[in-house]
Amino acid sequence: MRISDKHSKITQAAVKVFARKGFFNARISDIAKEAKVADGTIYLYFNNKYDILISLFEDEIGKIILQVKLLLEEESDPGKKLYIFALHHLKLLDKKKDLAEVLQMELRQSNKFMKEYRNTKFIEYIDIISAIIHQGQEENIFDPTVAPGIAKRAIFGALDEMSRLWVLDENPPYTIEETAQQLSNLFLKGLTL
Amino acid sequence: MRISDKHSKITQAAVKVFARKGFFNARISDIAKEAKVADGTIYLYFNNKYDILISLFEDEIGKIILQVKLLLEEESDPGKKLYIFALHHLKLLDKKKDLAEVLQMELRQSNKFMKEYRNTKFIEYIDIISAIIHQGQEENIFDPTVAPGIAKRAIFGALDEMSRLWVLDENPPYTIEETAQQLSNLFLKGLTL
DNA sequence: TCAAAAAATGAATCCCTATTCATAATGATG
DNA sequence: CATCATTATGAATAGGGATTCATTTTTTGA
Repeated sequence: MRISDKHSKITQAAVKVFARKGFFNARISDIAKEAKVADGTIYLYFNNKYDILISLFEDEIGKIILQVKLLLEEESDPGKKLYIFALHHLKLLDKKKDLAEVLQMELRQSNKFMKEYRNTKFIEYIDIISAIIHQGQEENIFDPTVAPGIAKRAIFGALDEMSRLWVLDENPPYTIEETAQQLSNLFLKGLTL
Repeated sequence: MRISDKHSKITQAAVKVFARKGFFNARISDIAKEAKVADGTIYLYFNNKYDILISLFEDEIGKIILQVKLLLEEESDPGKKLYIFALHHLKLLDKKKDLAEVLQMELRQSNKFMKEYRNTKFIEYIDIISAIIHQGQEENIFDPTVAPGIAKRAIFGALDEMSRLWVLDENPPYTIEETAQQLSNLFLKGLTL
């Protein structure tokens, strides 16, 4: 087994366990068992428990960024880009519920922690939104008085809050498509000149 | 000292300690020291550590709900109500940074936990938003095709994400008023017919 | 003023688990 | 096949901290 295989085997196990029990209640031995390795083996690939969390966060967000940027390249209209972004975000986290739970946790887990560790991957992700807004403003489609730095957070916050529905509720009252449609309409009307 | 005084003394201490260290890293002895009581005393008022968290959450959200409902009574225009809600939310959490950190944490801390404990106070809070939207739709001011159940979460998510700025950043790039203005404009345009 | 009840104390208990490390297994090389 | 290097193992360590409870302090009311 290649080294990277074991690394990702542990990461995937950690996603499941963190989602099931939360970061603090997850035991290293739980992750080890889930990954079918010995407890000690984990420390050959990660420095400590926190390191697993950060590492998985960066890896997974990194993958998501690549995917969505690729998707957005196909489209030029900023309004449609916004819809694509929203739909992709919701779809992805619906498909990967475990990951969704962990990302939501990680983002808030400990603000102390977030302060120190400059979360560049996360910033890169939400900056995709502000780039779209900026583009729309350049092209005189979007209202130039809207602050992209506020709107990007508003949009991300809205998506994130909605995706909690799918994480927490067995039978969410809305479909993914309906939600993406509603949200992007709402923000599009809000952004348009 | 009346019983309720000691209860709230412990609650207030817990807010500070949870904000400083996070729930899991906070020790009961830290809270006891902050509240100037013995460790054991805490167990005369709360069943366990979790109970402190839930209890403080309900108490504080309860107070906020009362405040904001009172404020909203003065105003009849749903658009202005939305602005008042946003401004109040941001102002309050800016003034009480510790509380803001704890509420943000609590909301996500453990999704498992959130699933079991039906968080009625939180639901009551965001339902203030959907009531405003509903009113606007009844009065033919807001677009009837907007789903209040989605919009309420979008608006709350946006506010919550923005308030993280003040919690995490020493020098936030926007003022409270500017942010409330931008957010309510954004959503107002999105909601209006 | 003085029991009796209520409230508070904090040291001791008891459990939990992240991390380490001596040992074992596996793989590579000539 | 023999040797060295790499990788994996999991029992033992080591420390932390939530909760309990026997004891002390404070309050109540007769």
